[in-house]
Amino acid sequence: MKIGELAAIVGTDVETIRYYEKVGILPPPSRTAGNYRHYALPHVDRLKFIRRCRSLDMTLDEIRVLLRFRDSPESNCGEVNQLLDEHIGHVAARIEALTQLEKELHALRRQCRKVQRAKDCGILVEIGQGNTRAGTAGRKRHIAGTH
Amino acid sequence: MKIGELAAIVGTDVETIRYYEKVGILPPPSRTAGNYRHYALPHVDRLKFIRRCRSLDMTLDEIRVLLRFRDSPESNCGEVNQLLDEHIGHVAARIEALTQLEKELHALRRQCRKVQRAKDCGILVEIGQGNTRAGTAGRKRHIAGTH
DNA sequence: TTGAAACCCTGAAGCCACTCCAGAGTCAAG
DNA sequence: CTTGACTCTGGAGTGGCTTCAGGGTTTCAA
Repeated sequence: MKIGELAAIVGTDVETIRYYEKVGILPPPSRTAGNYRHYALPHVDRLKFIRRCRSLDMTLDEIRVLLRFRDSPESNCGEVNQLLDEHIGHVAARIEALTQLEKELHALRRQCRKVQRAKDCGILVEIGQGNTRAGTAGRKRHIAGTH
Repeated sequence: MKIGELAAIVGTDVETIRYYEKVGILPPPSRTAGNYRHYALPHVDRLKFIRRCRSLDMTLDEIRVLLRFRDSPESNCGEVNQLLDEHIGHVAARIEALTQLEKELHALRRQCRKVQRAKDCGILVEIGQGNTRAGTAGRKRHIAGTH
C-alpha cells in the first residue's frame, strides 16, 4: 500500500509517517518504480503500536525501548514493566502539579469578581506581588506545561 | 543593576532575560559605557510579573495580554478575567485527560505482573492490539504532553 | 489521448520557551 | 597587570511534529 493508505488505516498524517522514518523509529519500506514508499502489514502493526504509545503520552525514546523488546521476543520484559511504572509516575506527578496550579489559579481568579479599571483589578495586583511558591516553574522538569 | 543581579533577584537565568528582551516581552534597558544592560526597579517588577505568570503555566502570548493591561491602568479588565477563566479551563481539561490516561496506564500495567519473555508480556501484547479510544493524541490540542 | 486532479517525493523552515555554546569584550579585586 | 568573573552577540539545539516550496507520478474522466 502507499503512504496515504497507511495513514488512513492508522489514522495519522502522511508527514508523521515520513517523520518516523527519518528519526529511525519506522524502518524505510521498499519503493515502487516511481519511488513511492510501499508498505505491508508489519508496517501497519508497527505504526499502530507507535501511535498507541503516543496516545499514552510516551516519548519517542520510550517507544524506542518498547519496540526493542517487541523486536526481540525472547528477551526479558522487566525493563518494559519498569518503563511503564516510571511513565505512570510522571503522569501522576503531572496531575498533582496541575491540581496545585488549578488551586492557585482559582484563588487568583477570586481576586477580581467584576469588570473594572485594570489598576484596581485584584488579579493584576496579585500577580504583581508574587507571593507564591515557586510552583512548577523549576527548570528542567521532566513534565511539560499546560499548552 | 547588571543582568546577573537581576537574574539573582528574580530567580531566573540570564539567558532567559535576554530571550524575553529578544521576543519583546521585556523592553530593552539602557546600556552602560561598556555595553552592559542596566536595569532598574520597573524591570525587576515586570520580570517578576512575567515569571509569576510562567509559574502559573501561561504562555508568553497570554502574558503579553496581561502586560498590556498592566501597562494601561485605566482600561477595562474584563479581558483579564476572561483570559484567566480560559486558562483555568485549559488546566482543568488537561487534568481530566491525564487522569484518564493514568487509568489506561494502570490497566495496561496490570497486564504483566512478572518478568518474563517479551513475547508473552501482556503489556507489549496489549499495546500491539490497540483497542483504545483515540485518547489525547488528537492533533493540535492546546494542551501539552506529560514530558 | 490528453490533461487535470490527486497523490507522492525531498529538503528545509517553523512552532514554543527556552538552553547551551563559541568566541570575544569588560570590569573588579589582588 | 593579571586573573577570573562577568557580560556581549549570534547561532544551534531541544521534541514531535507541521507546513511549505518546488517538483515528479499516477489515475481517472472527457
